[in-house]
Amino acid sequence: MEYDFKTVEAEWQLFWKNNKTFKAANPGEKGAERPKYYVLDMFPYPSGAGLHVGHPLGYIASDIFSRYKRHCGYNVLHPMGYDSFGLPAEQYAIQTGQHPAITTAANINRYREQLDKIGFSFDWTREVRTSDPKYYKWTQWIFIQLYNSWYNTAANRAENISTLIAHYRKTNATFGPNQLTFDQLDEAAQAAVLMEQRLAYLGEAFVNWCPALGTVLANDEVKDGVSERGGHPVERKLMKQWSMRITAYADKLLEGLDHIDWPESLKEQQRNWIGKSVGSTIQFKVSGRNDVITVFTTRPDTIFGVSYITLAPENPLVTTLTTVEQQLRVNQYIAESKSRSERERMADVKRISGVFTGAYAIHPFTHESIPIWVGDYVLAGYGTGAVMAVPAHDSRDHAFAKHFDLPIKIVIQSPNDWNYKQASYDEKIGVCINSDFLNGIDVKDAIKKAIKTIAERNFGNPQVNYRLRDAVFGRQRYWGEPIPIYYKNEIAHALSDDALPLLLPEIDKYLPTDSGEPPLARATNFKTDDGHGYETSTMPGWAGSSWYFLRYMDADNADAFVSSQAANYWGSIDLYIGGSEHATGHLLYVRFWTKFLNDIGLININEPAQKLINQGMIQGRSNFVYRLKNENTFVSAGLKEQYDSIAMHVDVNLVTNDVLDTYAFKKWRADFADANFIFEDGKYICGVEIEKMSKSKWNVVNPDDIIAQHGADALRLYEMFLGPLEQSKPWNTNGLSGVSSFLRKLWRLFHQGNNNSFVVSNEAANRKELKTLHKTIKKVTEDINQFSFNTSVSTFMIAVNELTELKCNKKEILEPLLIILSPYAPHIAEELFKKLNGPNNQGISLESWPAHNEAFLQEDSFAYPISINGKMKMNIEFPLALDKAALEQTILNNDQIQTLLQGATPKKVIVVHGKIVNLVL
RNA sequence: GCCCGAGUGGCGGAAUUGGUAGACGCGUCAGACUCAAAAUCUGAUAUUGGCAACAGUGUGAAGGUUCGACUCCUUUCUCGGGUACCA
Repeated sequence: MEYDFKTVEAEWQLFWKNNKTFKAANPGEKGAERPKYYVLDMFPYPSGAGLHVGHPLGYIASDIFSRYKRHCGYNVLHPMGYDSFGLPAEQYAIQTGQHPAITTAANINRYREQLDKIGFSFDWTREVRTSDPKYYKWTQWIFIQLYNSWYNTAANRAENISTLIAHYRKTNATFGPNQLTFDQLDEAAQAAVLMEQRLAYLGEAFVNWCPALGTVLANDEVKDGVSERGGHPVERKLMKQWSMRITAYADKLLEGLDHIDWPESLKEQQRNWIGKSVGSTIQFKVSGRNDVITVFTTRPDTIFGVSYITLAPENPLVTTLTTVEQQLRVNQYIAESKSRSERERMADVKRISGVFTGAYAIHPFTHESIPIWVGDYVLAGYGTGAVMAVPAHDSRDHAFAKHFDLPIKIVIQSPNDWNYKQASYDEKIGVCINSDFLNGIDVKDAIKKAIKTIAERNFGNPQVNYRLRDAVFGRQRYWGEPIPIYYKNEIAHALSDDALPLLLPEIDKYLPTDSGEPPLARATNFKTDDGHGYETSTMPGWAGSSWYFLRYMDADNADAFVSSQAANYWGSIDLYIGGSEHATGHLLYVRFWTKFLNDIGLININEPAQKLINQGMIQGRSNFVYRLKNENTFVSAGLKEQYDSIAMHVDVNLVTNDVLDTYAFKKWRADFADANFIFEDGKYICGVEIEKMSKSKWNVVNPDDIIAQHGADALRLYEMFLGPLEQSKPWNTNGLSGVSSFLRKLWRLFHQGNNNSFVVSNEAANRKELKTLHKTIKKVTEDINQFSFNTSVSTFMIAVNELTELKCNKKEILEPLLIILSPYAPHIAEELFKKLNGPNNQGISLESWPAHNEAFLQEDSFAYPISINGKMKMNIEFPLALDKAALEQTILNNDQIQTLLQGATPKKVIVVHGKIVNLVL
């Protein structure tokens, strides 16, 4: 009987479902006394295209690990859900009028079907969908907590806004030009004052406005000046928008990275994104005026190298300072840089432009006069919009100074030869020179000393700047969580808890109103009972995903987003697997919300995930056919140079091992029905290219097809076998036959004799068989713990090959082998295990991971390659030596070696792993 | 420009972390079974020279450390990812 994977897989999947095998126990339930382990995948957005073979890669890895941890006796939480709010469903709705909820539900059903076939051990009782009102009620609730909080920098944590009011009263803080106390302000003014401190706030800011999508986007949703989704141009626009004060958490987000086990490259990305710079402000008085220019610098050690000051064109001081003579040129320059869009300015960074204002500043230490320039390389939005230029030690200042022939003063002695005429020396290495009180001091110490001295002499203050900006939170879209805010006399108010969820209203069209308001403004009755209008923008895609890992812990709780009991039990995610493309998006926001929820005492963890692994992307492997120009004839890849041909994508499903199924090809499209072929070696060979997997490239491989042909276990094993988990790699169905035949060989180990009936032996295993088993257990256990799932698949193959050779069908060997195989290929492992243990067996139990025994791994004897001075000479058989000294003696006493040495005494005998030996003469 | 990561057979990739490079799989070649094909099984497969035993070369390139280097150090090239007038 051959392995009938279709029946076996269906049976076991049904068994797991009916028995709720993978249900995780919450505190108080049976099983919760075991240690907990939380394995999470980044949940998918259910797109209309369904899963392709690249999507399950991370899910398979996390499933293997979850199953392994269960065998090790852990209470494993391994849930799955859907990030089901988002743009594609809305775009589809705009085109077809179909409600996004309907398409989303259909897509989810399809995803679920596909996922189920792979045999994952998800606890589906905890499924979440971000677009479900029962879920987004709590997303809205958390928003209100953020709205009602401010960041108390003194306490270094978020607190309720009431403590801010108390603080204002206690300190008699005054506001506005009339110096009114908080209680003297009217309601609107009080609201405005508080709004400036709330963690979720409505504020005016430059935002990324995408006219094509009709919405604003967060910084991480914009790449190279175009929207990440759709690639539409994005412009900077001043708008009133709901935002998240993530900048308040900049330091905590940075510091937390040191305590979590995430890929170094990803942590580095987050560090760069946060972009902390420590430095100082320095004030320069303007010669002959009362104005003061404040600059920000990270290199106060180079203060004596300042040869001019540059202001951003947008800096308001520019117009005040400019002298009458320079007025015309400066105004012209400002107008010019205004007309250049952000994108143009980014695109030609190399162009140096600027103009002298005619004014001079006074150096605080030397009292020298230094010219003040305007240049668009200085950004208005960062620091103070003004820089002190040190051309000798900053490359941009250097380029500017050379272009306009400004003086270059060297104030740091470089340890290597450096020619200031060619380049600036901006490394923070060396010793200060020509720098008064900093002379002779190492740069790193000089920075500290300069900051201190500047502060002492009141020339400026120590300051820390961040590149990180607050995250724009409102979206002018329909398919997202409504922001739970209403307006009364144009003052924003949060909804009360019992008014949640604020349901998404039904509207006639999923488009902005004619007056350009967001789609929600189309709903006629979208207001409170007493007639106050709700906020019409919705939340961004990352809102629901910023806390979903907590909801899984207590998915059905109607009274809280998560009970503290469940939150404390499950803690943080022990293993989180997902793509690195979320580095500066989801993975930053989820850390932000976690830290916030921790601050206000709702959870007791301050990082969402202890360990994170980025699975690599699976690329498509496209196949090409070559059509002769103006003919319906196709030439095989090897001969294409001899003809004038055009390459075109061909459906990879018509191709096996790069050989085209010409019959299927003719049926593929009507115009190919009478195609002719020029063969090589009687075959039509297709060209190959690695590209992104996409429908238009005809290189999408559907997991359903693989499963139908080879089974789920083969798919699981092969996805792992393809290469290291973290690495990006092309999908290539060609190699799949290898794992497929491995499964058949495994099955055959149990099914022997002429009629292929199930036969296993209860005989005791011999040493050779035990050695195979124990080395397999050892290697697979090590591999799982290091997440190198690819090599364990090889290990299984070796084991089965060896056992086949030994004709071993002994239960003593096969049973533990099935247990360690079961995380990888659960269906076949469970089926064979059950056959091994009789019809009443319930499958492989928990707490059943075998341990290897080192004693079986040792050799009786080794053939040692003996080399002399590194040159390999001969193989000599030795008995097993237990200690190094004895082995050395045995080697030296060996006759063959003595002959080889011809009486010489070696200086050194080198023994490694009791195996490799080298004699040094 | 800057910051990460990676370069190993025809291909995907191993290598106990400094110890016989190329495990395992694909592909290819040969053989067995078959009227034949598929499937399956067996063997070969880095490269050069040789009928052969064997010898030389070989982990992007060039040096270095070491008895011994894919692994460590220096220089350099190529590819992938991130990021950018952030002072």
